[in-house]
Amino acid sequence: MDYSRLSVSERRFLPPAVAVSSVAFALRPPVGALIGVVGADGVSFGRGERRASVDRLDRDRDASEAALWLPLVRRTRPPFEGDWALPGGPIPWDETLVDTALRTLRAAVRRDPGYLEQLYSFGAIERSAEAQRLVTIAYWALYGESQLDPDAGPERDEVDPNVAWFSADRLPSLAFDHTEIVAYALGRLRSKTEYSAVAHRFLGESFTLAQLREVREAILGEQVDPANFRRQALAQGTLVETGATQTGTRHRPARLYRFRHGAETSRISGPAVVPATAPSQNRRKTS
Amino acid sequence: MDYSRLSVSERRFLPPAVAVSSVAFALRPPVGALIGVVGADGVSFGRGERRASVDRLDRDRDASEAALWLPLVRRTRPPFEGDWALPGGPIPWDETLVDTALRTLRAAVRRDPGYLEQLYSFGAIERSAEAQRLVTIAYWALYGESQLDPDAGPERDEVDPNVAWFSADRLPSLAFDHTEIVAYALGRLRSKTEYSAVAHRFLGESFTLAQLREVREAILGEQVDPANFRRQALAQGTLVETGATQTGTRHRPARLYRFRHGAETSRISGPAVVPATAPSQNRRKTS
DNA sequence: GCAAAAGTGTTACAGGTACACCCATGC
DNA sequence: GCATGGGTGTACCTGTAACACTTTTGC
Repeated sequence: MDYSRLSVSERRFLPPAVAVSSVAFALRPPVGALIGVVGADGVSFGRGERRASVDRLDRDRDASEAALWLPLVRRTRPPFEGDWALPGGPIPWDETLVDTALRTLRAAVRRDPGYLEQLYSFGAIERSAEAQRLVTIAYWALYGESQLDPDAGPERDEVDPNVAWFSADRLPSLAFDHTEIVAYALGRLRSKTEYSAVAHRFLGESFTLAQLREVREAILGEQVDPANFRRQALAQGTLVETGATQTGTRHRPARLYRFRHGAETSRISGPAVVPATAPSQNRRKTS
Repeated sequence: MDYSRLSVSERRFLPPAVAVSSVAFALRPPVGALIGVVGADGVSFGRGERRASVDRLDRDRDASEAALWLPLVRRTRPPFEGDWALPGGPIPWDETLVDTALRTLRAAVRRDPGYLEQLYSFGAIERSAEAQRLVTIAYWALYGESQLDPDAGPERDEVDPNVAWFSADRLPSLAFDHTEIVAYALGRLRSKTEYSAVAHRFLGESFTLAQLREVREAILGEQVDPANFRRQALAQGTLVETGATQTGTRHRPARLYRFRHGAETSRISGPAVVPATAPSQNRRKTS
């Protein structure tokens, strides 16, 4: 069963192989990570700087600057050798889909994500022209401050030159149909922040309502009224006041909140979690 | 690459195989099709009768009777030989995921579905204990009156004894984790009727608003106010009056509507169709 | 005429948006 | 004090639920 013995033309007719690829979003690259900048003459690189905290977000960027980042891996073998691709890999016979996603993300980012959910399965036949047919099961993930915290990651290790973080709206050309997958994941992230509570997963354990609102604004790309956001967020019943307040600001200190434990079971969203019958409309009285 | 030469223990360690399975809903079994009834001592069978039209729905059933039906296929080989399973099969190297779903559905139902959309990918490692690891990409489909019309299907052929239609809430025990897949598909169908227009796909080319409302009630399992439903349905702008009216009723004839052409591109929903940024809330004025 | 369902009108209520306004802190 | 953002109050608007009411057919 050694596929490598086969010629290209033989591999062409094999049953499809299954792989997992993940789109992992974060509001900033991890400290010390390689940062890819797409220019006119290819990709140049920098290093992720240390930042004080998330509340510097709004001051660090103007409206045009990117707010979402994601890690890519440079391919070291055909097809698409040398191109950037989403973290991922083939599924071993004894590993769950989720476990494959987590393992490959861990290999690229050196950390576990704060959230993981299946996105879609892509299986167009023209995916790779000469090689074996490939079916890709895409996942999307979030890395929050808790996960990106320098203390959490083993930052002392030397940096893998084949892993870099890119701004989500300035990506290089990607291997396979990964560009399409990223676009779909972005849409899902935006749509999910509309009706579900995911924004807090970008933040640390405790946060102010202004920070939560800024995350939402960054994802949706539009301004949100602070007063109304406050009421709506608190009305959900998923936030708990910690009692502590923010310090070091040059204005009235904001209260710190945390997400209610148990309001969400796990960091991994499975198929059982249907978008919820939620509001539903126009039900007739049970007369 | 002949898998059948391998022993069971060898197959156990192969890379996962990919298959497609589909949950296909209809409001009634096709005329002449085999109908499976789950009793205390196994499954007994009947035959689908000819019915006048969909507007008999409400009179044919009381509240407790099932409203949704789906086709199952009896497995003729291990694993789970003899058990009922969702229509589907492995993915050939040169076929799209959607095409595999359509082909296997066509083989079981003898018709093309009126709607098809990817559901979820299931890949738990304990799926089949002794055989090769299996990753299942699940689809869900709808068969409407237009598709179930006896003139549309080749009903003169002898009936396949290994295909039968079952009431969605009285299913036999299914092969693999197909019970879980059906439950998930049901949830998706309900959730999708809440925010999207899918109910009309159960009906023919033209239909009354009462029929559309009855489909919605059948799916959601609750009464809907006719007056408000009328206004909301028409306000969507997706319905067009045909000019014709219903005849043969013993009350005021209802106007017939059809779905606006172009309001939806295709019967196949791909990944590009994101649930839409839709309502979105609390956007601040661009001051 | 009577029954039954189609179709219209109208009111009450809930939730969201916009925005005025007060509060607490740093400088 | 003044600037700045945190936090509260409130009027307005929109969409929905509820239900009374009129219309049009079959019998």
